[in-house]
Amino acid sequence: MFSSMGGFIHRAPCIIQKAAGHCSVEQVEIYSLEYQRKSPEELDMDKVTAAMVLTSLSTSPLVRSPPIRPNESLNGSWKEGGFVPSSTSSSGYWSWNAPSDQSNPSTPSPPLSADSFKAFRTPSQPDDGIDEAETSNLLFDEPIPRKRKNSMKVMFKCLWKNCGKVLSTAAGIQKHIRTIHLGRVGESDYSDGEEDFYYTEIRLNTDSVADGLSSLSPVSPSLASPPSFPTQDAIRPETSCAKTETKLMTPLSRSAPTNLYLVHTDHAYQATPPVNIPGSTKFTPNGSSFSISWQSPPVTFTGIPVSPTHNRPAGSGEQKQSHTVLSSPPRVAFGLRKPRGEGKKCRKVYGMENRDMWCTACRWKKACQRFID
DNA sequence: CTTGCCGGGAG
DNA sequence: CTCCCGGCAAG
Repeated sequence: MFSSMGGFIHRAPCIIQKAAGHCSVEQVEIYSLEYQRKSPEELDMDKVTAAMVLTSLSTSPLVRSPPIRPNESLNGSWKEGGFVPSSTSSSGYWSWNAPSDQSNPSTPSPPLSADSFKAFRTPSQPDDGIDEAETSNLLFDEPIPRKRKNSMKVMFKCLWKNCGKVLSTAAGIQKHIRTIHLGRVGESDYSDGEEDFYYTEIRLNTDSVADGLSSLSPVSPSLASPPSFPTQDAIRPETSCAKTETKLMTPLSRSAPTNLYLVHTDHAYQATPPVNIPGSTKFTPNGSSFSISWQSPPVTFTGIPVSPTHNRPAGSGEQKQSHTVLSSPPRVAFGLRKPRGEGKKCRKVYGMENRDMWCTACRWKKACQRFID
């Protein structure tokens, strides 16, 4: 299985680079993730499907997703198989695995919608259990149609700069891109999937791609105790891309909503590794550390490829790093919460009806200042 | 259930 | 900063 995938997996980082500026890293990652699951026969179809979804997403206006702006979403941090919504739906709990090349996730990306996530499955492919589907539904808090009917006409538009050619078939547009833009005349049948990123799907009917995004909701990178996260340096695109299905559950996994840590920054951010949870065990079950980082200039995401570069200048993009995010998990668990006071409190003394006689702290539901223990 | 109060939002 | 409140945890 993996041997047949190997080729793609190894190429994945290249594609990511090539598609930079056009397609978000995580999309590509997911894209590649999906590859691992498919049998070789399905790959071609899925490749096209996935690419269409990716491009659709990238060109669509972002319909409501206030909490996370494109460049706020977790960017470029998951590697194939890393993005695993667990079945503990209530917690919005994610597992990750080794990100690949984090050094330059310079592309802002639209948040992943549940729809898009699901879209990577072939429509005919039955959900292998409610887990994932239900999870994403719950996670994204929106009733998501299980399937999208395709009664509409679909065209494919080349996104190459100054091109804009529109064809009616994906194969056609791929061939167009391959031959015209990628200059692969001789190897016309060979496709590594790169061209998929340079065209977009156009629906000529009511149902627009926007509806796919309409379900965009706080896909909060709810870092509910992310199990492991290789350091930026620790992960080189080495060969061990495999075995990613390990759902790492830390002892910290809890399902309380207080465990949703929304990473929220305006710019680049970097969450640095030694995430020490006060009063709890280290965060890194397998020894690796946790780190997210990205830097992304405020690029408007138009979906127009900014003249795809095949060789990304190494180390391009200054490593902006602002504040360390990753809020710490609840410390309550270990008695850091002040033990409740024993003495009488304003509330008790004066009662609810005399609330105005309470000390301000009590009125504000803070620790009483009048009857301190 | 009630109570104390933390964490965080609004202004 | 003040003021308020949701919600958690202890009792």
